[in-house]
Amino acid sequence: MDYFVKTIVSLLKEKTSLQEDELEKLIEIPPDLKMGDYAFPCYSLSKTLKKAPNIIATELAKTLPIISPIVEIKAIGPYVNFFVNKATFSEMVLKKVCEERDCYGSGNIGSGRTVVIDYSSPNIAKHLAVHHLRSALIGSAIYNIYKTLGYRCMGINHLGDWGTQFGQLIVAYKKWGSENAHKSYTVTDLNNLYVKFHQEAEKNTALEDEAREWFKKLEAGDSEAKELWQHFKDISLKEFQKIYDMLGIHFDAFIGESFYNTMVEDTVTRIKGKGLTRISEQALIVDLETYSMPPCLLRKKDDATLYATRDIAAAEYRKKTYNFAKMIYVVGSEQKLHFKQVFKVLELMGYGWANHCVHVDFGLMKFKDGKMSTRKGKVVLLEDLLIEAVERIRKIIEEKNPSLENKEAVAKDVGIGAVLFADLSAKRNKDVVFDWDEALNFEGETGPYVQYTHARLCSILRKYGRPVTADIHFELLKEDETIILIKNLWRYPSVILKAAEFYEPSLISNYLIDVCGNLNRFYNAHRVLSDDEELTKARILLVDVTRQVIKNGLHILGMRAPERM
RNA sequence: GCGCCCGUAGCUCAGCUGGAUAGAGCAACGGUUUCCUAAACCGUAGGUCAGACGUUCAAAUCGUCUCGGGCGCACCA
Repeated sequence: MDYFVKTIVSLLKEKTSLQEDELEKLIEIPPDLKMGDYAFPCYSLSKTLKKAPNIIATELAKTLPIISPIVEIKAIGPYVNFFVNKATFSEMVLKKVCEERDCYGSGNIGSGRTVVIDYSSPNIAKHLAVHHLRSALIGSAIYNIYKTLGYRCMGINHLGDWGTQFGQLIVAYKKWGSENAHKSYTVTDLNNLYVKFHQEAEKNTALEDEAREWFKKLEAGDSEAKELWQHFKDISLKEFQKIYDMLGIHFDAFIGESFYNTMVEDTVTRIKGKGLTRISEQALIVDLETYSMPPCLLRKKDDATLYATRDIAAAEYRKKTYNFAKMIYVVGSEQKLHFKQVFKVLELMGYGWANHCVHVDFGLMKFKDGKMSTRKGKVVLLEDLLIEAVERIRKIIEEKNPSLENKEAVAKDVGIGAVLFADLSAKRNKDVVFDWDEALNFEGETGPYVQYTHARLCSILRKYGRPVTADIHFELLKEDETIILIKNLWRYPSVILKAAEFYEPSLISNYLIDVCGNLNRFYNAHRVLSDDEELTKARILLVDVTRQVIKNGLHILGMRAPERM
């Protein structure tokens, strides 16, 4: 618990009938600095005491003793407001950040516990498009958040690398692709083959049979089929990796659906063994009507297994392999029902850990006039968006800071960061309508704003050119703009915790915008470097500490923090 | 039809485990640079928090219903 809150709670405990934990929950931060640093609302006491909250507040304010670090207690309406010693407060905050540096905001609540996070998980032989961005970025940010809190994280890319479409691709490749055997194939080529297959299949239905035939061969382990499939997979992974590298996204394992192929039989047997299944319309299902859900299909009438079956097998495998304390699926909200069903089946199988599985869903990305669709080719390729973002930033650098060194690297950090920050800014719940201008708007509450603020702070520190010390006169940090900033820096660790609790990276992006606003207001109102040596030392410490918090926040979102831009 | 999500300023969104006067950014208009990066900052204007009823000392926040938009609901993933 916060040292200041702790003191206030201990005071209140003496004069009220409430318990420590109740009091702690009630303590608030007043909306205005002038009202005080902490506040205790008296509404809940008015019931038991049968007095108006205003009167209780007045009485409490009179009777509570003033002990350090509290300097004043004042009733305002129904609130008892506490003022703490600003110098003590600043000293505590700034020294803490100064000591912890890159670790400020970290914790150990997760030590010894593993979290499995399933994110990105694209389909092989198709391009990564902008609507694939969200899963990757949200998942990656959650990975960083949990890691910061001391969890061991396993980031898994659950590739869509199995299914009849690979039979189709093999047929297309053999018919129209293999003559260029020496050509190095790209995902675009594979996509074209896939499209061509569908065009031709309309005229010639025999192609579909051929494709099914090849998929069967693939399932049976036919060496030619397997070799081609592996080839397609390699091509795709190479291209995916290029984009993951651009975005700075890391996975601990690429384990596609095909991997669980051999385990699915045992999984189905186990589910059957628990007496959970029955045959309905020739399909093998788990009836979930008691839980007001449609049935979970395990096997189609042609005996093939489904997505859900493989997900159940994968969950069993992951539990066995990683013994996770929590497993997080970062998948779009259109699959909510699917995961509810899968988790329910796991629960019915008797797995206590079923409720350690969470589906972190997010809103869809679509165009103004409708959905994005790989099948119809109605997509914006992720790579194009990233390249365009970097290109535009390059122009802005040319205009605003033409003498900058490393222009190329900075343009990359800022351009890609902008796309990333934009996607992580809104609560993940919300649908996103894709618009080029909006995606590439760099003004206001954006990634570049945060990075620019960081770069300015670095610039001041460079100009100062001496080591920063925490041995300063903390009472010099006294203006409103300064205090508001320091208060916000103090909040950072609790923001990380909340972001973890709600699986919500946007809490961090919003927090950074807030801190940067505080900083820029401070920056515009007060000079850091001046003839007053003591004041300069004090403000430079604040600058350095703010720089540190912004950097930590950017890193957790997966962004770079350039020192010049 | 049933289920889930969303609806806050012209636009994009914070605020939602109830609490002090509903906040930002963009767009509009006006201002700030002999001074640490003006990718910044300040000011003006802009609101029936979709609507109704209810719970409560107190509702943008909780509940019920209505309207509007999105998604899902058996052999795709």
